[in-house]
Amino acid sequence: MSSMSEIMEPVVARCLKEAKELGESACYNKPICYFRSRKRRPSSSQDDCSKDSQMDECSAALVLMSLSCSPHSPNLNAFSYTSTSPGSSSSSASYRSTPSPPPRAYSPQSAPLSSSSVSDEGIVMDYYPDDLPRKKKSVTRIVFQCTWPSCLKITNTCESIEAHVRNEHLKDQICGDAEEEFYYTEIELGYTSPPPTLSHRDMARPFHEDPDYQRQLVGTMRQNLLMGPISIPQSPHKILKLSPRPHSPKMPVSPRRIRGENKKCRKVYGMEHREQWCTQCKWKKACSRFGD
DNA sequence: AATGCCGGGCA
DNA sequence: TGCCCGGCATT
Ligand SMILES: [Zn+2]
Repeated sequence: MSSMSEIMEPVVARCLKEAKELGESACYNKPICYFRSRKRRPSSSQDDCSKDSQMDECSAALVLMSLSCSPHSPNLNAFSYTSTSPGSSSSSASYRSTPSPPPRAYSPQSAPLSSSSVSDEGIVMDYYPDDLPRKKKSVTRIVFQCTWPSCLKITNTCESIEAHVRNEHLKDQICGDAEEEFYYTEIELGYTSPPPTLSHRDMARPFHEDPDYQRQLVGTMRQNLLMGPISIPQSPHKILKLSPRPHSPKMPVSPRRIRGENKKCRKVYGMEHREQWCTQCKWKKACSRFGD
């Protein structure tokens, strides 16, 4: 009987801690009791998605416009505007006056619509009121594609693509400015789930194999199921990124691991479902489940 | 403010 | 070795 308290104590302690971290007093017993989620879970996976698609609408409109103008434009990614970070960090934007010109990928002419006119704090352009919160049948899916010369990476969230650009391309670049925004572009697919037609260039990847796609799936699943062993519909082989690793043999000692480009357990499952985190995450170590 | 995780402590 | 957390870097 006394052992009981011994067991409970740490649990309670953790709950209190969690409550602190959560900034509110939820979960006062075991984490599993989780009906009071109510307003928790502000953002994750699906939310991200909606968030993204929210600010995508303007760009989507642009894409549509440009598309309708030239019915047979091979590459949709003719523009790339800078989207401020989603959510609240509004004023930040302060994008550097002149980002070092994109790695001469595409001709600077077809490049972004002169940033001077719009982008600034722009993005305030009104879009067509055609997708009112009522019918979501033709929900256009937006993906983010890397515009680095020979990289065709596509992800579902802008955070992902930014991380990708940052880690893969801007890795050993001196500029500490957040220029990731200039190396990717949003493209809009006209369908809901399957990745329909893009010129095959764009579809360099089966999409289902896109780690981010999967990740999103996982996130969504947990949102829906909210429980159970997440069975990731993973493709047979693991997706390794064989990076050329143009790094001279000079790794100091602990460059503090570049932030992976995907959400880890904590964010995916949320504080409320800590039990589902991988052990490493529970221990505040490097995630082993969504490792990069 | 939230996340991710290293370094270090404790049993 | 498993577990936990302070604190810092990064987002
Ligand atoms: Zn993890």
